[in-house]
Amino acid sequence: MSLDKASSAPPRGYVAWVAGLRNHQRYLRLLSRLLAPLGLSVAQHEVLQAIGRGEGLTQQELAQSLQVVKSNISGLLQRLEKQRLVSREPNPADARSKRLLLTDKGHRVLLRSSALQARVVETMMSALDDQELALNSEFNRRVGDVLDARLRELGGAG
Amino acid sequence: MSLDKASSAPPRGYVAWVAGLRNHQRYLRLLSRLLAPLGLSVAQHEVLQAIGRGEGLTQQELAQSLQVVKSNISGLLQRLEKQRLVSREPNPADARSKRLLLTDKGHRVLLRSSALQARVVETMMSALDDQELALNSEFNRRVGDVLDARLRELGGAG
DNA sequence: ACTGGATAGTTCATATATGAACTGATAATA
DNA sequence: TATTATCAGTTCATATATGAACTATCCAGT
Repeated sequence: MSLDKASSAPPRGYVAWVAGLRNHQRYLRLLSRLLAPLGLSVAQHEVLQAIGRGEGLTQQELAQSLQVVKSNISGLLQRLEKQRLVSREPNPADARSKRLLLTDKGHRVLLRSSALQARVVETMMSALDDQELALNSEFNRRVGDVLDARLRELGGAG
Repeated sequence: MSLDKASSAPPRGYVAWVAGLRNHQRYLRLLSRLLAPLGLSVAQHEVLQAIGRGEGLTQQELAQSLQVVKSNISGLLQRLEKQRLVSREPNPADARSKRLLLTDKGHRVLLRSSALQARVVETMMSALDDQELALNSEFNRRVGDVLDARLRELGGAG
């Protein structure tokens, strides 16, 4: 009977959200293709970018900044160090932690990867005028607040 | 000099986009925590959901529906089959392909995981009223179109 | 019927991501 | 000071994701 469908109807906003998921997927695919000639993955670009924003930060700080676990950072940095894009220096203030720096090559590659990412974001956002962009920011902010609240309810520290 | 900053200023819409990325991350974290008691990952829920939408589909069709590569599907299905959530049956019309079905257990688990996902989406979207939701859909659609066009330029079939 | 090219699925190497268990260094306190 | 907590980073097991190489099947043109 036709009520079966109704009982599992998608919730309000579901279609919009799924469209957003798809866009995220497309963004990653596009950026990943553009970064490939630099020998960088999206994750690697994000690490370079985060280090560039605050050189000398520790791996924990980097993990928090990217919202990933530290074991993930460990592996990413090993590969980036092997490519001579990043260096891990001892922290004189605390022998447990390491200060993360970009090498000269790391700075040069980051300039190029950031320009590519900027072009992707510009392309995407060219679909919205300034007022729509402002609205979109506002929507994202409010949705983020709701998600944060729900995550904190579940014990969201981790 | 202060012009250095300007030369690497983030592009128009960058902040809004990064906020969207963060929301995506939070959504995954929240959903993944809610699905954990069912013994399901987000990827596994999405596979069950896609099969449920069109039982009897092949692995290729599933891969296209989820926009991932078929080798990924192969592994996911192996694990889901081991959990007795999915069965792969021979396709009488084509011995190369396999028809994907949910088991009874698969149907039961999907009902519960879909309800959880629906609650997450409802929670998120409760931050927007109906008009805002419609605007957001429209924004997503337009951004998606621009991304698709750009991907096609790069030979986006893959 | 035969051959060559396309298609469906698997397997392999590798990267990314998580969480748990571990090591070593630091901080807090008894 | 000795003990205990905590914290930074690594390592391991596992899941997810890609792309390339492989197998088996199917189909088109001869």
